[in-house]
Amino acid sequence: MNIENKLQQAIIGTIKTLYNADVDASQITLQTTKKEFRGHYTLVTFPLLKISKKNPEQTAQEIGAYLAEKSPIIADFNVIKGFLNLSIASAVWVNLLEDINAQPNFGITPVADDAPLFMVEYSSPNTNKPLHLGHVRNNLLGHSLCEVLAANGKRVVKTNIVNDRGIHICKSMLAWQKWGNGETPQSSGKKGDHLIGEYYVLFDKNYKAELSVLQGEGMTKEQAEEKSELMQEAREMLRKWEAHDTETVSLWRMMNDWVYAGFDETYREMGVSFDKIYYESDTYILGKEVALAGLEKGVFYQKEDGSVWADLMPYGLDHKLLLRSDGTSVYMTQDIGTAKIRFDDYPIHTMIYVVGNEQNYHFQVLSILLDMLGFEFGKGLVHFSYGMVELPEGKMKSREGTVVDADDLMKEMIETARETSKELGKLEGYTPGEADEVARMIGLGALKYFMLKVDPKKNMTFNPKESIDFNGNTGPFIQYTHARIQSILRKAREQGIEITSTLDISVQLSEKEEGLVQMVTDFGSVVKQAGTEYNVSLIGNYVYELVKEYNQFYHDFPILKEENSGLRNFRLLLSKNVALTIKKGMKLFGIDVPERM
RNA sequence: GGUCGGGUAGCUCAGCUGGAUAGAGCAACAGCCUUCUAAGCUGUGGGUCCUGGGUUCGAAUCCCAGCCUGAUCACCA
Repeated sequence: MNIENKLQQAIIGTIKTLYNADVDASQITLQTTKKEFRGHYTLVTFPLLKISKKNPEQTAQEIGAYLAEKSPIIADFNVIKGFLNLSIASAVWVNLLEDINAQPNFGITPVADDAPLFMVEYSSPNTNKPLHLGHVRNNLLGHSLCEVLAANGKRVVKTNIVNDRGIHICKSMLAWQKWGNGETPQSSGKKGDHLIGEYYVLFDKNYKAELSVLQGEGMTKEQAEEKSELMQEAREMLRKWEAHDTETVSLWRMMNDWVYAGFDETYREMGVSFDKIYYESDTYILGKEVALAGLEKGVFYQKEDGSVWADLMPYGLDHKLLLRSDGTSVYMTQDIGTAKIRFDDYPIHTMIYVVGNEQNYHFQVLSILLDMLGFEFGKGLVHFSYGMVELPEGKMKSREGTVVDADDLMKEMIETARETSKELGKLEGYTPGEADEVARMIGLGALKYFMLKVDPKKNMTFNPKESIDFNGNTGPFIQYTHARIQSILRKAREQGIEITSTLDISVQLSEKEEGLVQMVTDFGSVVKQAGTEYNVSLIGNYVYELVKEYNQFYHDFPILKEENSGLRNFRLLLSKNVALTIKKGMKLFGIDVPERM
């Protein structure tokens, strides 16, 4: 049982004794004590006045006095207005720490073989252009989510569905065929995904030119789009691809391989990975069967032209097309098919889609349709929806060339980190290889923290000119603090100070930070050695920042909430973070921490 | 128009399962490098928590109405 629960129980017992009334935990309003007051937890007495039939101060005074005398948990108390501030006895912290310390992984739930399996889909790029800023947010959120789930004892399958077919890739293929002169990543030295992206843009450019010529001849925009030879050729190519035309398929395969090689590089640099990759070229046909089965069962209906629809009016939504009049499937149908395949492939407990909020409606509908079709997992789908990344001047527009490329961005971040580090003289004594590594950790750490610290559901603004700060509430600040703690440890070792895992509570600490610092078991002796307020505030700040992040992450996602009702226990959380950070180098959020910087 | 988000300091954002004087960072200003790393620390100034009602002992937080803003509502993916 965590400290907060114990405290709640103690308070419930106290109320029973003092006022002979039964209350349940939900009536006990406990919060962590604000930093300007003394104490660890604060009981708000206002809700209890009806029971005590006394004024707030008296009630607080009575409960506090009783607890301090009778409960071994409480060392001290003070009352300010209706707020009862309680100080937890040091022995309680120590016990907690010893429990945690006794566990090999510091309280991170180990993943059991039969733990619930969560499949998380994220990234999901198109193969006609390189990854951009929006993907960066997606990848970092998706990857962090997986790490958080794993740290909470869930089995996780990270998955990625690659949108590798359709008219968009045909456009790139066609442009390459027409104007590429056989250019390859090898021949040009370009990254495969960037190369393909260039041809996609080239197609668009020529297509636009063609349209304006046609419109100049008096056609309307729609007529021109219909008449466009380029577009017709692209459509023809798609038809050939769907008919398994050998030449088209092999061209498609070759160009997609270039793209995948490029993506792999980007993913590696970003530090994200996948356990299972699905390709739309394999799955795009799957949903059709399921849709037809639904039609047969009478769940869906067919219009005269042969198209198949779902009536979602009973759910307060509209009618949704599932099969076109020519019998081909649409995006929604494909997603139904993909969902089915995944549940056939894995014993999935919860399926999570990390997809932007522009698809909120899509996933709402998907969930309902699956449910209508009788798949019990339909209702349990989670759309981990996140907001767009905007630039100071508004949305990214490929037409205006304002799209921020993921590779360029990471490169710039690392460069900036290197320059800043150099200016500050941080890179002295490093080999060039080590300096590269540190610059990489800091640059990417800044980027990752910047992306992750914003509430996922909100749109966020990214200012590429100002780039990302290295000061203040940033990744580098945490990395820097970590590096300094490592430095203390290093120096302690050099001086032959034994760092034991036993706790020493005689360390002189400020009231507020007592609980915090005691968590850092490994530092016990070292902190004592240094013994200054400065030191304490250093570590306190460090862990505090981490806790804020951790808390925030848990906040908005119901799947996590349910699993972590005890997460409001500030100190327990803290131990997890410290353990993760110190022992595992902050893998939780994918931010690497250098030993020195 | 329907549905779903968002609106908190000059800027970027926390806080929202109701609690104490609404917090950080950036920017501005004033201090602090012979002890452990100044990518830091300390302090000052800066608020109509979009507006108006309501519930409550208590509302940035919950409810209602309105305003602003974004997304979405395709035989696109």
